[in-house]
Amino acid sequence: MSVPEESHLVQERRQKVERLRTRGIEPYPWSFPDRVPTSSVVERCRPLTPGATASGPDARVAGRLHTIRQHGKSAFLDLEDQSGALQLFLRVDEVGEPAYSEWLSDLDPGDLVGAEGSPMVTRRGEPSLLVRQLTLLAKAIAPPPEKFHGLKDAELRLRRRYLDLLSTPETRARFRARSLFVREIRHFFDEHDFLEVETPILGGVASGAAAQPFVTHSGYLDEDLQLRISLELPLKRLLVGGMERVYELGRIFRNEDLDVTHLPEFSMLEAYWAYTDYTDMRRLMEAMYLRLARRIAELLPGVPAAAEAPALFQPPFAVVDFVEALEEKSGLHGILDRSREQLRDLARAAGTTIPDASPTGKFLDKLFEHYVESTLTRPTFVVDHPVATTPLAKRHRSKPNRVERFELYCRGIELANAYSELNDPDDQVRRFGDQLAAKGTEFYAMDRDFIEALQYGMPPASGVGFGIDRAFMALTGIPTIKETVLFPPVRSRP
RNA sequence: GGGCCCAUAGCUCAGCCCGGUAGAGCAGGCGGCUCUUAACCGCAAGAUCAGGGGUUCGAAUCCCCUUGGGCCCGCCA
Repeated sequence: MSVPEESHLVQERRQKVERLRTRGIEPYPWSFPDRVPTSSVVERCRPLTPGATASGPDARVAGRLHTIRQHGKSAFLDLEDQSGALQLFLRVDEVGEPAYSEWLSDLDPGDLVGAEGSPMVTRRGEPSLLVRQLTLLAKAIAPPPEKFHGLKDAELRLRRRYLDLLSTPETRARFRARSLFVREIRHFFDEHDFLEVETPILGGVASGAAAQPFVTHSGYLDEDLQLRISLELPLKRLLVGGMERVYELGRIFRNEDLDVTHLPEFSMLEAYWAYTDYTDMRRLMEAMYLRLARRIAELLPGVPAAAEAPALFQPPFAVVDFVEALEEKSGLHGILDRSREQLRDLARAAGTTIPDASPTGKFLDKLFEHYVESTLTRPTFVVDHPVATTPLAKRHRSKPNRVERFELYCRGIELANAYSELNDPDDQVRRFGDQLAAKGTEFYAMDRDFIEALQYGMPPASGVGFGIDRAFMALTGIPTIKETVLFPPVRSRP
C-alpha cells in the first residue's frame, strides 16, 4: 500500500489547481447555497418525455463527480450526493466557449462540484440536468478508486472507510441503515418512557461482567482507572435513586482478541425497568425486535436476511429451559448436580480451553455454547440458567439452583440477556464471593459501593442488555462485526 | 496464542505451479467525436512486483524472516 502523494496523477491534479488559481478561480470555495438533493431533480424529471426539458426554475445541485464521458462538444458527468445520483448534461451550445473547454480540462472524477441548470430527460430517457453553470467546490488531489469495480482491497476498505463509502453504494446504504437502526432503538425505549442516561466510562474496578478491562491512569487522581466493561451497576444505582425506567446506549471496552463477532470496543444497550420481572421484559423484547425487524426490512429491502426479518421475528418467540436444552442436546444428565471439577472435565471434553480456575458458571456457559447455541436459528428465549452462571440475577421463585434469566438467540447470535434483577444485598455479597472463590483471571469483580447502594433498597426490577453491533448483524445477515462499525480497529500504519 | 491463505501501476486484475527483458482494463496526458451512461476510436506515458535476506548465470516466480490483511481454531458478547 503506497501513499499516492508522489504519483504523477497527484502532480497533474495539483497543476490543475494552480491553473485554476491563475485564472482567478478558487478551488476550495466556502459554500454552495440554495442547493437541492439530486433526488428532487430526478423527481422533477419523472413526468417528462425523452428529449423534454422541465419548465420552471433552474435547480442547483452539488456532489461528487463520479464519471465523465466527453463527446467532443458535449459531455455527460455523473454527480453523486447523499440522496442518489444525477447525470449532468453539458453542451457547448448551452454554456459557450471558453467555459465549456475550461471546465472539462480542470475537472476530474472525485471532484466536488455544484451545478445549476434545467431538469431534463435525454433522448435515451436518462433524467439529467442541462447545465448552465458549473462550480468547482473542492478539488480532489488524490484520484478516487476505480469507477466500476470500486474499492475491493479489504485492508484499504477498513483503514480508509471514507473511500469505501464514496465508492460503494452498498456501504453507504449499510451505514445509513445502522444509524437509523440505532435511532429506532432509542425511539422504542423513549416511547416506553425510559430515560436515556450517561454513566462514567472511566472508573475504579470495572465490574458488571467478566472480561479483561483496559487500564489507564489519571494524573489528577494519581490512580489507575479501568474502562467500563458493562453498564449494569451504575444503572442499578439509578433504580435505587428512584429512576424507574432508565437505559444507556454506549460504548464499552473489553481488552480481548478480536474476531468476526468481537471488537475491543462495541456498543451496548442496557435498560432497567422497576416493578417488573423477566417475563415482562420478554414481552418488551419481542415487541422491540419485531419493530426493529420491520424497520431493517424497510431500510435494506435488497438484503435477503433483512427482507426476511419481519416474518422471522413474529412473536411469540420460542422458549426453552437452559438445563433441559443442554441435557437434551448433549445427552448429559444431572447437570445441576455436577461438581465444578466434573463440569470442567465435561467442558474440556467439548474442546474448550478456558482456565481451570474459572468460576463454575463459565463451564456451564461453555457447554451450552458448544451443544446448543448454534442450533438456535429462529428467535428463541433460553430461560432459567443455573445460579452459578449469573451472579447479578435473582434466584428463581420456584426452580431451585436457578436464576430468573433469559437470553434471546437468533441466527446463532445472542440478541438479549435479561434478568429479574438481584436486589437482596446479602445474597449479592455471597454471589460475588462465589465468583472470587474460583480465583481465576476473569470474574465479576466485587463492587462494594454497589452493595452499599443495594442496602438502601432497590425496587424489584427487570433489566436487559444487548450488543448493538451484533443485533444489527443478526437482522441484516452481515457476517463480520467489522462491517457494522464505520471505523473498526486497525494496527498503526507500518 | 496456534494453523492456513493473500500482498504486482492511483484502482480492479493477469503473469507465479513449470525461473529467462513486468502485462491488460479503468483513471490520468495528448488527439478525435454534440444523447452517452463501465461511452467509443487513436497515440504516448505510468511499477521499490509489501519490506529484508537466501538459492541461482538469472527471481514477481523457488526458500527463509519481517510487516500488514483475510479465513479457521482457542478466549471475552
